Amino acid sequence: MTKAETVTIADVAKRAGVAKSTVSRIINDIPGVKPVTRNKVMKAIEELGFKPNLIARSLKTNMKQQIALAIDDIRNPFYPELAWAVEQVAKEHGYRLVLLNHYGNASEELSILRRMHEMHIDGIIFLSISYPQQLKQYINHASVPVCLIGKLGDDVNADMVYLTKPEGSLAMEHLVRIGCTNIAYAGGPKHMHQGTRYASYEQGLSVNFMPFKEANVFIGSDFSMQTGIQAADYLAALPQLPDGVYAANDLVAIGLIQRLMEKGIRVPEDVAVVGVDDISWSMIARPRVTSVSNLAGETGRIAAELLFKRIKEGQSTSLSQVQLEPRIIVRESSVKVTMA
Amino acid sequence: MTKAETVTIADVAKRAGVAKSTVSRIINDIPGVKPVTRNKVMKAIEELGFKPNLIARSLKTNMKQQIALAIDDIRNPFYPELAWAVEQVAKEHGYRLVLLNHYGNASEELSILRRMHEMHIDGIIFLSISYPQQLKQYINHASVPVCLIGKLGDDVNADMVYLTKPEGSLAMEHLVRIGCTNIAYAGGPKHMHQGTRYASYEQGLSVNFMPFKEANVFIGSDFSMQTGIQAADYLAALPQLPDGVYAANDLVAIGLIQRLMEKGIRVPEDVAVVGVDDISWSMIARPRVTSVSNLAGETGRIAAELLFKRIKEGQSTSLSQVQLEPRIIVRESSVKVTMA
DNA sequence: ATGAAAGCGCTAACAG
DNA sequence: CTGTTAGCGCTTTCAT
Repeated sequence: MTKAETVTIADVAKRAGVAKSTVSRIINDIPGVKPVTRNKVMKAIEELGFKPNLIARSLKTNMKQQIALAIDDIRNPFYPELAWAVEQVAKEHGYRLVLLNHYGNASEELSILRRMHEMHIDGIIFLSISYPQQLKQYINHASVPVCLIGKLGDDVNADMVYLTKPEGSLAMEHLVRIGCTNIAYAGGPKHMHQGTRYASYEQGLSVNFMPFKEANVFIGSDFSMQTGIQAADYLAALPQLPDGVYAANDLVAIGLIQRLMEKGIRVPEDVAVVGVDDISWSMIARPRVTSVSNLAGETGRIAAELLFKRIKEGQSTSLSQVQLEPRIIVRESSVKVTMA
Repeated sequence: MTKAETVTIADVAKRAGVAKSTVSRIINDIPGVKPVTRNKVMKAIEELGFKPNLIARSLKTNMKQQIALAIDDIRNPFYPELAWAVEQVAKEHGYRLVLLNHYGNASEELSILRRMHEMHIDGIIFLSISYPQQLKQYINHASVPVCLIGKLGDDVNADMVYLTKPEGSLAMEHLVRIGCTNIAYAGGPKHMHQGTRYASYEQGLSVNFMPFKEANVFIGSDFSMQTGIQAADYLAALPQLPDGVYAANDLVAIGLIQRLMEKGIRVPEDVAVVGVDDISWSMIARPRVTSVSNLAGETGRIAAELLFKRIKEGQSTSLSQVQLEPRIIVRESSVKVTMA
């Protein structure tokens, strides 16, 4: 790293024998500069090794060329795909991506929203896990446009992209269709994921006139493989083993399946298992895991595009809500035959 | 998003009946301000809803409170752990993380280094895949401190963190120790990963007085599962099936194993397989994959700490090179018995 | 087509 | 302890 003696547009101007404003025009490709002056200046820029200071420019233009993506934890295998898609779109717009992990922690989530103004960003894509009370209010007071991933009512000043229906409803539907009659649930705290992962369970049962049994519900402390393992231990010890399990996500499903099999319980023969997220692991694990895809890459791409539209157009255009259709990918963990 | 009418420290100063500098002192927690004035100012800040403009501050202080992490592709399962660790350390220092994907593409890599100055960053953690010719030169001319992940000679003006020895050497060592005598290689282009992944193969053979056979080498177009699958097809068609495969990374190993088993070839009984990276998938796949860990989280944490040290101390302290000891995690893909 | 000058919002000497 | 005064490096009227 060479401590470049910060050459400014003033230095360039002097060297080229022109005014600062002329240099500015040239580095910003503003038309109406005589070729001969342009050449003089270009030469000076070259000789001095001038690099525009974008901070100074930002101060003037109030554009920061950065957006942020706030998620709970990039290590959750669902996010790299999302983050990648967002970075792609950002790059196309000449923007950079700031990555923020909030751990699904309510106070961290709000803290990000509260401190947004100090983040050098022109907009933010926000994915909430804990959906704190004050979320709407904070978003409505945000200093830059917000694009939400996930649904949050119509009285929020943010574009949104979310799924047409809870992923869980597809999972339950599938389990019923393949003939399960005693379906269990395994996941993290009920209120997480805005409560929808769990809610789909109760709803799925009632829609199909199946009785709800408290014993068939396992609630772990998070949505990790570890929770799946604990769920397997719990469910296996039940007087009556369920014949299907709706796992709140694929990590839980994978842990669950693994432990069930260690215990000699066959998947899907004895118990069919369906997860949510369709992370790549699901097709690597054995048996491959049936899962509901929430379209991570697609979601990221669309969210980023909505955000840039908003950044460009400001409040002038009305808010968008883009809905994506979740899909179930049927694999070995829920059917007897082997599938691709 | 409320279009706050940008209230500045001048507004606050006027409202509180003090000078701008006093306001500045207060928002920067500079001691030596009478409590009563502080209160007046705090009140004004509150009433006006003043938020400091960090861009303006940056222009003055030349500190941007951001670092960047440049990697090839966040979707490679090795990186989320790394990125997460880096973001943790950054957050501890009150910094944000800019994520840059360069796709292991030489020109993209150089482009990042060249355009660093416009990224609002105080430093960058750089991981090269393609190691272009001009890399050193670009790094030495960088406008902010660079911390390299991976080794790149002593004449580079950058702190570095890298492994004490190529991961591949451990992989080869292990295969030999468990009795393999006809070892194959499967990976992406030889020159990638600075050529070390492949080099370890030839070296491992020669160290153990094993003949090199061109036929035992499969070079795919990248380091994906797809390459592993192609490698399996290729190796299975060989007149003599190898009894061990050193895969350049876990994705290749997983694809390879999966396809071998589809073909009725048993792993590890017929062919033992070892991968590199120890991504979490390796313990989820069946059989679980033996892998050499390159300590992603540890690497990220240390790189970030070196970078912050450098940002704080400038050129004053000498360059550091931290070496980490890779470890092999033996799992089912290379031993007959089941292991945890 | 180019120059002069006035800031963007903040920090940091230097006075007082 | 607080106020005054210069800028940081750039963009952008407004003149010329």
